[in-house]
Amino acid sequence: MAPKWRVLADKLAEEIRLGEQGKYPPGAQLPQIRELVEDGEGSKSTVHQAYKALEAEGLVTSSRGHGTVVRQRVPLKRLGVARYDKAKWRDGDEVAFIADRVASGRSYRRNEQTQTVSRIEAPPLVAAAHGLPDGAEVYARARVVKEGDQPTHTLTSYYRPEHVEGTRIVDPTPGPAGRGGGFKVLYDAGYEIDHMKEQIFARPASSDEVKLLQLPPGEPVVELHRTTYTASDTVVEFAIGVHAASRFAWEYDFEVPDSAKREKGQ
Amino acid sequence: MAPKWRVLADKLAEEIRLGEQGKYPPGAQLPQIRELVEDGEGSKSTVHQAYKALEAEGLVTSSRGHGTVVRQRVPLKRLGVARYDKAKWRDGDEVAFIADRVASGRSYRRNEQTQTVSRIEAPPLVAAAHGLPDGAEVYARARVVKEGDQPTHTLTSYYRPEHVEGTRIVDPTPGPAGRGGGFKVLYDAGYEIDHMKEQIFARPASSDEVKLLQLPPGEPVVELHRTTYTASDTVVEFAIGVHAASRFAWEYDFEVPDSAKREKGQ
DNA sequence: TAGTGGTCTAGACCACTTC
DNA sequence: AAGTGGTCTAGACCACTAA
Repeated sequence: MAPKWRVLADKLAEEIRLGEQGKYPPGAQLPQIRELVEDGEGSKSTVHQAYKALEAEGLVTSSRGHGTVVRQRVPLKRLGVARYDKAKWRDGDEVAFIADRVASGRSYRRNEQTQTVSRIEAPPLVAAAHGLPDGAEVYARARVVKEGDQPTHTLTSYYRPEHVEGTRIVDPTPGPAGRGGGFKVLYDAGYEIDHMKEQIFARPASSDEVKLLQLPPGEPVVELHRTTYTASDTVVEFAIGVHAASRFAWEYDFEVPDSAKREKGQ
Repeated sequence: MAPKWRVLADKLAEEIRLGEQGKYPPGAQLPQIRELVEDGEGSKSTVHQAYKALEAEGLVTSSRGHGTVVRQRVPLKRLGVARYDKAKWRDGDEVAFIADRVASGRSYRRNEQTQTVSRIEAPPLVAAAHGLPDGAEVYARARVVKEGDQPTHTLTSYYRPEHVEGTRIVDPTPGPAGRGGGFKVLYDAGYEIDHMKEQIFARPASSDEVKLLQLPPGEPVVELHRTTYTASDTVVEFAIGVHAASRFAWEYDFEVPDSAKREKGQ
């Protein structure tokens, strides 16, 4: 026998998932807690627990004074490898992430990215990615990227000092590292990026991340580890991104490998 | 002022995150709820709420009779595109996912995959991927993949009837579609797969998925949409996977695109 | 049988929003 | 001031595990 709050939550969830045809389309208000208490669905705590479950499943958001409302399904922003197109940042002056936003028809505003740069001892993961010994120092360039007032993700890039010392990439001025962004700076310094590895996984958000990214309770995050190489396989950037899961999808095209044929790498 | 349960949860979370050096290394038991009640951390419900928060953040698991225990961090299984290597399923008789498991040193057992095949009206997403009109019929081949007793993910493949009618891929016998798996069957039928598109995003698990995949409360899922093409860009398979987030990471290597040079596609 | 977490109640009170 | 969800308490009772 499922608990009472589960039964109630499932009943409401089913109606919510019907969408526009259902009793609770996106934007609709769920009954107030005290209402369902009077309907005999249980005590206030029990109904509250059901509402918390729906919130954790990403179906509703609750707020004091407003009530409990069915969440709108916003389309996921698709991130393809085209966002790294050299033509954008090498020949023009666009930063990769901004070019991406322009392409998707959203308005561009300045200061949607805050940045702090510091020289630190490399965390183990970072040292490993760069092939550095434990305790080596790196530059960390941490950004919080916002869309309007809403933070969407953090992105922290780690560089080896000998690659970036003296460039404007380590100038702690806010903003997207000047014209062209970080890849342009590396390019001008003689390190042209050539290929990348991206690793992706999801996990629950920590309470710090819930605060920083203003996540709805229960929303997971996607962590992205990006390693960027020159043509000679030198790692010039290792970056860690933490993304609000409900806002992004990643897209990759590739050929089916065939190790019997030794024509191409992969 | 943060609520009392948040303060308590953060205090415990901090000690858990210290890992082996902390008060609660992986596998350790947290104090019992009634103990913390006596220590003045609040009423039973309050302490319970803090424990639920830690569970939702993926730090602990609670069970009746056992207590509340710090979760072990299992290494993520890395999924690279090499798992689709033609040599494995075309020349040998391995199924992609099994070859992958052998490579990572885990034992292979039969019947780790249950399968149901049915002919259904294509859901909108599936119809779109195959370029079919609304209401067209497709074969759906749904599997639940387990590792030992633990389900790890579901994978549902959708095929166009004219591609698979009469093949053993639509034979509703349990097991991985016979020697070589689904791609081998398509290959034998004259549809050699050539390239793929994968789309990935994360979301909270539904209550059905929590049951089916035996997920710890609060654990998100990663949804994978895979479209498989022949060399002539015919879609021969569209598949949707739902994965327990804590078990997998995806890995992609690619070249930085350059739309100024028109040498290669991507 | 004893010990664990989980559910549920009834009610007081708090925090935030709207009027 | 009125109305919303959120927190907290005290206590009863349930469900599962282990000895």
